[in-house]
Amino acid sequence: MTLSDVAKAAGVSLSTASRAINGSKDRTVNPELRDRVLAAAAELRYAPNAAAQAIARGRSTTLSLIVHDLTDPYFSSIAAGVSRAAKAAGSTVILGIAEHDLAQTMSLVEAARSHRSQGLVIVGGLRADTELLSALQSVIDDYRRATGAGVAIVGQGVLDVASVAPANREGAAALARALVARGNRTYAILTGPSDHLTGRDRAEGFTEGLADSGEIIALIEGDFTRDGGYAAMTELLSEAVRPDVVFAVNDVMAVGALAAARDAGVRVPEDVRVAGFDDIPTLRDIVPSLTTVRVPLERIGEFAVSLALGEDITDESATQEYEVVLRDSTN
Amino acid sequence: MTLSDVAKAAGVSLSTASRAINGSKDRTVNPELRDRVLAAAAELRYAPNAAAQAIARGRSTTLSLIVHDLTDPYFSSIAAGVSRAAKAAGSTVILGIAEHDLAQTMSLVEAARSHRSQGLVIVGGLRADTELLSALQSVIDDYRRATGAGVAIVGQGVLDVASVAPANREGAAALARALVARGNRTYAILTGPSDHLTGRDRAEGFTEGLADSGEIIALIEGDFTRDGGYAAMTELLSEAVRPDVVFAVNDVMAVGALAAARDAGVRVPEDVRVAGFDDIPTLRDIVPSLTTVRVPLERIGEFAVSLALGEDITDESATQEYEVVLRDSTN
DNA sequence: TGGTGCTCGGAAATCGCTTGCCGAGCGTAA
DNA sequence: TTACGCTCGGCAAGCGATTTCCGAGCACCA
Repeated sequence: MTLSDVAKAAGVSLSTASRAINGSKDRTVNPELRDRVLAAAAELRYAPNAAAQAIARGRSTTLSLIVHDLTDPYFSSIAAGVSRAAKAAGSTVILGIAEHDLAQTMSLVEAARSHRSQGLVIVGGLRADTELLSALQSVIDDYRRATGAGVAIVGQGVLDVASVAPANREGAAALARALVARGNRTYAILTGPSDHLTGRDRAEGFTEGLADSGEIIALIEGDFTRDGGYAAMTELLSEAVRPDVVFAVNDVMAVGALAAARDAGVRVPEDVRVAGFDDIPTLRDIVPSLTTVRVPLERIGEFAVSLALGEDITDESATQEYEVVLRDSTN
Repeated sequence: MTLSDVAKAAGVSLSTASRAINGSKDRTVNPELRDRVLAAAAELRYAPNAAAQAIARGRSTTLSLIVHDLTDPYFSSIAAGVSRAAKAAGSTVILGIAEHDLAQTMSLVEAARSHRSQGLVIVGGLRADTELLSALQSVIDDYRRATGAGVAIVGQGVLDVASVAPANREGAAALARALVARGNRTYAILTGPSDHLTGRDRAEGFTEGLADSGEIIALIEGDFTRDGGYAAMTELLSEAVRPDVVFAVNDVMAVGALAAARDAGVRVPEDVRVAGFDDIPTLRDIVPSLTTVRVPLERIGEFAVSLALGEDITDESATQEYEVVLRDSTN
């Protein structure tokens, strides 16, 4: 079923059929003809060929989204927001999974370029390694040059690219202050790999928030995953001193830390308190319920889309909002 | 940067450039020329226009994936598998979120048709409503006819479409038997909306598994979500009799049930035991740890792709495997 | 040396659609 | 009645690739 079949069936020319169907601006088509075309199209169950349209119009209607791991609720929350905003903007989402691998990320950016996506959203996981980063930067520049489209990164703004991040520093600082106010003095931070920027920001924000009302007695790196949190917590617990509070830089790690504590026979919050970051809904029913910082991840995703698509009126409040949620794990 | 720019730069014709780049079969191109073309392409950072290729070749290289809710770990697990398999098959994933809405599902199928996707995977959430279902069926048939491509549904096979589902009945039955063997006699089932087929299958399988060694004293419907589980459990606990075990047809609902019990001051597993289904990794650290049935959701997603893509050698073991995992919540 | 059969570049058709341009037809005003 | 200006179909030229087909050039054999 091509458009020309429809035109034939309606007894009009190709151009008229095209104009009738996508109601071309600054051109009107006779209502009677239009209806005939529409009827024929419906009759034949015509669906326009998206690729042909893209090529004829000179631009596609896709938005490329790159995330590292869809099973991680952090990514899937943001992806959900991206997807919703894309739908609202009338774009189709092309999804790529990068598996925390910069090479894959780069090849997905190339794919986005091949598809001439109208926008590109890359979610998180940027490492500080300069050399690799500049390779990514150049691939992104190629993408921009080829498509003229926008790029948004959810995470830190290390690249020369619009970036949108939750209020990592501020949220972590506020969390620290709240913890200090509750009388906690000594702290440990379970952070991600040292070059992981989001983790770094949160750790630094937390440190700032403590100011000199609290002392950081340990900083342990681990994978940004549940198991990473478990391992880091296990390591921490094997040491002589035990902090009042353990701050894991995200909820998934905090859950791992909780499990490690449990397995080690250390009670939370009695023996040690634990806090996370993100307030992932799926983790709401963890026991003890997790003290954390709520950030609007889905809205961050939506904002990233509006950035990538270069929309004008953009509400960037999502990048500022955060809420410290004190729950049982730090009681 | 078009291919003809590359051809010009390399001093060859368009056809030669094309052949050099995608190494056309049954045609060889002079190595020297080929290298010149490749060099020019690299130099100019040429990226083929996917839309143009799709139209010229007469087929796209995309696979459309429709899920209902990316923030639900059930869907994101499957989506992760789909995405991985698509990558392996060299396809690009087009992602659509249907929000449990049949109308949106249908329009996403139309979109897949517009993109002439090589395959279509629809994940779950099929309701038994005949009328709507047949509308979906007809849209799917249109898709098939237009693309000649395959469709796979993850869930029940109510439509005339290849379907792939985890071992819902078998797994639930095995769970029931394991629970019976531990001496539990009375049961309640928290299921999804009555027309939700996966929930129904699991409930029925569970019932079969009990045979006459156990008695179902309540069957409560709720949303297929955490809150649905919470509400259903609350309702159950308000009744006079209390079952030995509550089986929620998925983990997310089971977590809600756990929370409801906790809020009602009912201890698990002392006062009542709770079991779920899926064994979602993110929920592994719930306390009390959840008895459930592990099904290989990611591999189910992969299998769905091979079905949709019409691959020959397909390992369908993922649809048979299950493992009853007894944990603290039914101790 | 002439004929035959390859190999392999390049010209051109094609995919399905959009859109610039031309011109037919009609209404209106002088 | 003539001229002018609109409105609105349709022809045809792209968009950026792939692929068919043609023919030039060369090797090989008789």
